[in-house]
Amino acid sequence: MTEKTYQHIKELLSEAGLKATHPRIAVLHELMLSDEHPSAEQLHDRVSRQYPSVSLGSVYRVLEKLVEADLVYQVATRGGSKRYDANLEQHCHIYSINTEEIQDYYDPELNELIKNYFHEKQVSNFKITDIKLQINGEKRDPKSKVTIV
Amino acid sequence: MTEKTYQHIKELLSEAGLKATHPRIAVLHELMLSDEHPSAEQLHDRVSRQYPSVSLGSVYRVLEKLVEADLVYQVATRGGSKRYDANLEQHCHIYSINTEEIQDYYDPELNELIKNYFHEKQVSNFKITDIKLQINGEKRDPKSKVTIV
DNA sequence: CTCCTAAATGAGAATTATTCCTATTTGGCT
DNA sequence: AGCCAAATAGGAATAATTCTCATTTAGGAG
Repeated sequence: MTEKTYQHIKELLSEAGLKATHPRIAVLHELMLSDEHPSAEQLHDRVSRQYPSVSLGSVYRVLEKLVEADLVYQVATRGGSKRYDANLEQHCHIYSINTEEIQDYYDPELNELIKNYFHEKQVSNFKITDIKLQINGEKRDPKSKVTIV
Repeated sequence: MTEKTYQHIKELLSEAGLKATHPRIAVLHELMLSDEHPSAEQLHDRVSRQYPSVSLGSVYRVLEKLVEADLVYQVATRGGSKRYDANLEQHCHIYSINTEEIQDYYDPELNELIKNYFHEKQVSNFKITDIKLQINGEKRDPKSKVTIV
């Protein structure tokens, strides 16, 4: 991790009122590097390479805090383990049931469409944090990416 | 359960190529009665009242089979336990993070909008089974329903 | 209607995912 | 440099789900 990245992550944590500890910096960094929405265990594996002393329990606790602080998004899945996403831009998920992969799908036009649609709506007794479109299905060739054009 | 309902559920199972066993009939029936997207354990509690011999393990197995046969939908959640839905009509979910409640939201206009949008799109290497919009947030008064108009 | 067999079940052990506990350590402030 | 509330490591405990295997059952064949 470059000095610049390191400082940036420290700032993100401080701004959120969280102590910039090694486990937190390392977990957030790994999550920012990844686009595959890893689980706590996967993150622990990766973090352990650089910081072998970080425990799995801490990774769980760190993730909980990061989600609470809105620095990290917790992805909705159909079971298995919890999955996380450090990309907070509005985007969709392509959820491949057979491979458990969750691929991002960016579509500004679609975002606009949904945003406008709900702009007209009155939602009572509920504070919307986000609206997420999930495209569910099965990946045909597990080795290749899914593309939408 | 009326005789008619019973026969109907038996037919659904047969048509899907599944033996119409008591655990299966009971679980599917309970799920059809419910609109709160229960977990396996909740379903087991309910089924147990009528059929005390049905084991929790069987409820898990039955649900797996029903999902496989597309008689039941498995809802995406942010952890906790797996949740199920016997309503296969296209609809959205309002997911209340604080109460773990998942409320249905029917909106034919929105369904059309999304359907049309993706009709134009080319999706490669993927077989879409469904596209689900999830409205995430926090319920203000946990005792009342959320409404969207 | 009874028999047969593959499939499904019940009961409980085993596994996986996550949270909790407590003594120790550490980041951020003075 | 020293303090202290907050965070951590390590491991125990709990929750959710799957697995194992002996027994039962649904539904087709005779």
